Amino acid sequence: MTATLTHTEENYLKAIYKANEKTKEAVSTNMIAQYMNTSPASVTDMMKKLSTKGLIIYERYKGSRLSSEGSKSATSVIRKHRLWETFLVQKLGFSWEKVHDIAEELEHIHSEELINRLDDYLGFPKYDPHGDPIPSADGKFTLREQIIVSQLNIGEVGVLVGVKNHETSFLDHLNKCHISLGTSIAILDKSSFDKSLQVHIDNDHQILLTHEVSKNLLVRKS
Amino acid sequence: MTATLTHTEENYLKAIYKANEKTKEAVSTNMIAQYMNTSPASVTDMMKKLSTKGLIIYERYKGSRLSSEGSKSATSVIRKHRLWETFLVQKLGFSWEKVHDIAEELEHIHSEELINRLDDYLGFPKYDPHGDPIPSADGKFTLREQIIVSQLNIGEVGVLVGVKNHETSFLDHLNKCHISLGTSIAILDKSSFDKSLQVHIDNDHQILLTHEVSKNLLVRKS
DNA sequence: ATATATTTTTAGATAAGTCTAAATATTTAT
DNA sequence: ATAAATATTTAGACTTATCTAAAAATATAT
Ligand SMILES: [Mn+2]
Ligand SMILES: [Mn+2]
Ligand SMILES: [Mn+2]
Ligand SMILES: [Mn+2]
Repeated sequence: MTATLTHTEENYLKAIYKANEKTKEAVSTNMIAQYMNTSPASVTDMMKKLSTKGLIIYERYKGSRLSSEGSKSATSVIRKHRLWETFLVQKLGFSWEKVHDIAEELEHIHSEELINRLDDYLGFPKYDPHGDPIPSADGKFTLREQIIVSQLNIGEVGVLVGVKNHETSFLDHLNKCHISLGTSIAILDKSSFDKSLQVHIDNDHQILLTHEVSKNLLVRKS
Repeated sequence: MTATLTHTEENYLKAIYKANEKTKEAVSTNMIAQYMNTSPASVTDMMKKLSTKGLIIYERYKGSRLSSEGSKSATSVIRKHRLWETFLVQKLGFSWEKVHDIAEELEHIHSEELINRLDDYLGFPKYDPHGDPIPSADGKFTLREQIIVSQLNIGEVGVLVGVKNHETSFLDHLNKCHISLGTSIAILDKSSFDKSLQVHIDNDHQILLTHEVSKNLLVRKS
């Protein structure tokens, strides 16, 4: 059991896991194709393969769900991804916008002993540099109270605990705004027209957050 | 230029590099097949491909040599392998017999920034956990005076600085003999019949080293 | 120098992962 | 309830890396 999977199989399982986090239902072929940046035809091929291997439950025209075996594999890949990102930032001094792409490669290194030693070396971190929870060796996530920053009311203050987008361009934009994990964001005004937010950053400077930006900011109300 | 190579291409280049270290001549198809654990037919296919890409100089029936471009790539992979091994031992506490296989995967992570930061993090080590020299970012190796332990005469003493075999089984054997890098080995007797060596380890205990073992031990005369 | 042995290449297949275009099923809108 | 739109699957092809078996070239030994 737990035969070694290819990078590609692992990436598909991760895609199904992430897509399912949102929809909570069986994930459509098209949605997986979008996540994987491939054609729907390729997805169908792979769904048959993963289904045969017992990693997903797949029904023609009905979509796919992870089996418990598949879920375990997906969680393990996510654990590796997030631990490596944490290593890159905390030990090697990378900035948070640089680490995702490298971790996309590192997450496929198979040794479990390696990742468990890394976890130990990092002090068993609960969250990665983007605020995403890191599953423990037995697959448990540490959840946390968090809301999208736009759910705060005028006058309320939140502390940034996570971002929902890992793209370099997005994180670079936050860097320019002097926003990082731990930054306090106070709501000064909310536009009902374009959903933009006027905010006070770290009691230091005022800026306007477009909806495009604010919908990716997760805060803890403070 | 320096297009990204596949894991397989990198492994072939490394094999040619290592084979050439011994023979110093163009490397035969069969020799590469042995190193790579594949069929000679597969090697021929790959030689054509690497030749087309300008990474090797290949002549039908005459063997292959690395081009300067190919040599650069091979050296870069070796650098990654040895730095990762050093990380695994020095930071994560792995024993030297466990790290080779994991490094075989890690050596294919492509980011140059990653490996240069890792090098810095490790303090720019010159040798890996098996005593092999680690090429610097510009591809230079730090060489050292070393001989095979059997070249010592009776009464002479050497300090182990490297091993020529990275297999877990071999290193495990050394562990059992309490031999590791830095261990002193004094020659008590040499058998001309089976080339075995009677030695004194760390002025502590006496053992017999078979030729199979001693031919893989590199020492600095002391 | 000729036969034999060895090495290397070619030919033809296979498996994984991908694609486009065509066929089919499902969903949505009238 | 039908037609139109959308989603999904199938068919057929391509690429990479591998294999075995057969053919060709080179090296070795008599
Ligand atoms: Mn990431
Ligand atoms: Mn992350
Ligand atoms: Mn090694
Ligand atoms: Mn080594």
